Formats: sequence, structure tokens, C-alpha cells
Amino acid sequence: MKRVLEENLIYEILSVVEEIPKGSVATYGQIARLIGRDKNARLVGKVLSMAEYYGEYPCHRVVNHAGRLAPGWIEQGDLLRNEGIPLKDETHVDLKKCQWQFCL
DNA sequence: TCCATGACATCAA
DNA sequence: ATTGATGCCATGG
Repeated sequence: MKRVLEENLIYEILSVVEEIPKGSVATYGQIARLIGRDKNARLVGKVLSMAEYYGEYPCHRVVNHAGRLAPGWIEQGDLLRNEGIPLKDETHVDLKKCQWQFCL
């Protein structure tokens, strides 16, 4: 059923989001790639927009490829600073320093 | 099935 | 940095 497929996406996405270490940020494309759907970055965003509805996830650690935070969500900047992530602007993080790296 | 939308990604100016 | 165009794909009407 359609419903099941939808929940699968949500489950995979949220699983990855939950794995983002504190002090790091990930991009939508990055997450999409991790769940095997590198073309579905938009879906990631859609799910995260409802992430609070599904549970408590560090959705504030997810930004777009330019490091820009979610439009219309000003608090995200404060949350990130609270995590110790340096912000370039009120709406941008420093991906150079804080992007989530699995391999090092 | 077609059309519009979206917390996106890439590339070209 | 900003704008425009293109791709990509699930979702909803």
C-alpha cells in the first residue's frame, strides 16, 4: 500500500537524521544518498518539516547544500549555536567545518 | 493521467 | 551573492 511505502521513507530518513553526531550538520542530498535515494532530497525536507510530528529528532542539524537553514524557522540558528556549531550568518552554517563526515 | 508544489541539487551567467 | 533554468521524484488534487 502507498501508506507503507511512505512510512518506509520516513523511517529511513529519520534513522539517518538520528545518527547525525552533535556538533555536525548534514545536507538533504547527503541524507537522501545515505538512504539510497539521492534524487529524493526534497522528500527528506518534506519529512523533516513534519519530523516534530513523528518524534523528537535533531532536524535542526539538517541544512541544504549551501548551508542555509530552513526558511521560516529562525530558532534553528539558536539551536545550532547551542550545539556549538559556528554560524556564518543567522541563516547559514559553516559546512566547511561542520558537515557530517563518516569517514576520516 | 495531468498538473502544481516543495525545509533540494547542479550548472550557467 | 543572486537569478534562471533543468533535473528529480513523492504527494495531493
